Parts: sequence; C-alpha cells; structure tokens
Amino acid sequence: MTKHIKPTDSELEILTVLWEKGACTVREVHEVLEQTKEVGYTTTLKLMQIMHDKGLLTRDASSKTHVYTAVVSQQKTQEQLLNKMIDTVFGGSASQLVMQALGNHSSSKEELDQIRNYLNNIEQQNK
Amino acid sequence: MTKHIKPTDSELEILTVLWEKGACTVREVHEVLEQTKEVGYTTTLKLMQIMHDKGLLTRDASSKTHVYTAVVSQQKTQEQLLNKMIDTVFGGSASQLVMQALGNHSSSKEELDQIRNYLNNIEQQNK
DNA sequence: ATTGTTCTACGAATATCTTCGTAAACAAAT
DNA sequence: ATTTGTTTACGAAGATATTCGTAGAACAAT
Repeated sequence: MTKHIKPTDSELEILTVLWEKGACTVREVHEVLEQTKEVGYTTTLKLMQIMHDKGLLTRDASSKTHVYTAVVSQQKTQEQLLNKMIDTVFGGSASQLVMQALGNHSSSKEELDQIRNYLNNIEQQNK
Repeated sequence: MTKHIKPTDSELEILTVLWEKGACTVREVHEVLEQTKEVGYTTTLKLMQIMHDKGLLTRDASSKTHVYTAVVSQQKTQEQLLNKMIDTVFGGSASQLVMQALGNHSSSKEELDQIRNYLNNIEQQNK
C-alpha cells in the first residue's frame, strides 16, 4: 500500500514554494503567495499549520518564528498525482497522456530531443 | 479566457462512464459505479443532478427516466486538467511531465514506438 | 515600563463536496 | 383499485477546505 498523498490546490501552492526555496517561515511563503493572489497572512499560517498536522510539513519551533519544511518530495508528489491522473483521466494509458501533453504544449526541439533520448534509454533497459 | 472545467473526483468517475457508454440513465451510470465502490443510488442521482446544474451534463427529460449526456468532451477535459497539472505541479515544463510519466508507468514497446512516431511527426511539422 | 510589531494559537464563519433518507410522481402488475 | 417497484425532487447531515478575526505570547525599541 503506497502512501496516499493528496494535497489540495492551496496546499500545492505552498508546497511549490517550499520545494523551490527550501525551508521557509510562514512570512516568506506568504510573501510569495501574495504576488499571485490576494490572501491574508493568517490564512497562510493556518494552512501551513494544518499541513503540519496532516504530516505534509515538519517545522522547527525552537525559535519563536517557526521554520517549515516539506516532508513529501516534489518528485514523489509528481509521481503520485501523475499516476492518479493517468488512471482516472486517461484510462490507465500513459502514452495517451504523453501524446496529449506533447500535442498541446508545443515543445521546443531541445525538449523533444530530450524526450527522445529518454525513450531510447528506457528501451535499452527493457532489452 | 478559457472556460474553466474543474470536475471533482466523483464527477470525473461519472463523466468517464458517460464518455465510455454515451448517453445514460442514472441507473446505468450507477450500475457501473457500483462495480467499483459502494454507493447509494440517490447519491449518484444527486451528483448527476448537480452536474446538470453546473452545466457539465445535459439531459433529456421527455420521458420519466431522464437520459444524461456529457457536455464537455473527454479530449477537452484531458487537455484542461493536464495543462493545469503541468503548470501547478511541473513548473510549466511539459517534457518534465512526459519523462516522469514514462519513467513510472513502465510502458510496453508498442506504446514507446507510438510515442516516438508522434515525436517525429511533431518535428516534421515544426520544420 | 510602555509601546508597537510580529508571531502563533484558537475558533468560527463560509463554502464546497459527499452522502443518503424521505416523499411524491409515475408506471406496471395483480 | 391496490400494491409494488422505479424514478425524481428536496432537504439535510457530515466531512473537508478556505478564509480570516481576535487574543495572547514574544520580542524590539524607546
């Protein structure tokens, strides 16, 4: 049984900041969020406290101003959410999702080459 | 401004049935859902009524037993949800998502070939 | 010491999602 | 006509998510 990560949209925004910047105070996270949307400081605080209760974040409370860190890695979270989307939205077909992603998001030649290399590697390993 | 589709998990289950089977009664949808999870009939009914209110479904109410149809296409919904995930979870990088998807979901050789062809097509067009 | 600032904790209001019980409408069977 | 079964409509309860006000603790500056 794999651990079941299911951050909400708001939680994901906070996690993204923490993945990007590493350990942060509520204030630091809040200032990043403020750039995107209008939100009160205590709202951010409350969310991060809840995420701490849920086990999504740890915190260092040794000083008055607590410092929060993401428990779940970006990698792991991407994996979870992606697999879930493949199952629920793309009927279990990863390639369907891949082609949809490539089709919409007109990627650069570099990106396409990168993916091709990746494909080759996978097929090498499968032999 | 693009239309903002955001079905919940339960709604997505229902949409999936309707995409698969086409127009359905509540009973028909419910019987499919029952195979997967335990849920009361009126729950499915209520959900589909709400989806109708939201504009996710249309219904033919000419006979007593209403017949529901998905308004949003599977294609469009996949596109929306995927783009959102690319933005929020993968920092806007589609190729990042693609490689993650290929890495986890160990795909068959056929799938990989299919993707490679798709890559080639895209690059042809870009020339 | 007093004042002002920053932080946490707490609680509560609001919104949304999910679930289902109950009642009424309708139809089919007896 | 009465019963039985299916369907819709309505409402309400419970769960979760989101928002923020207020109070008190901690700290810094005066």
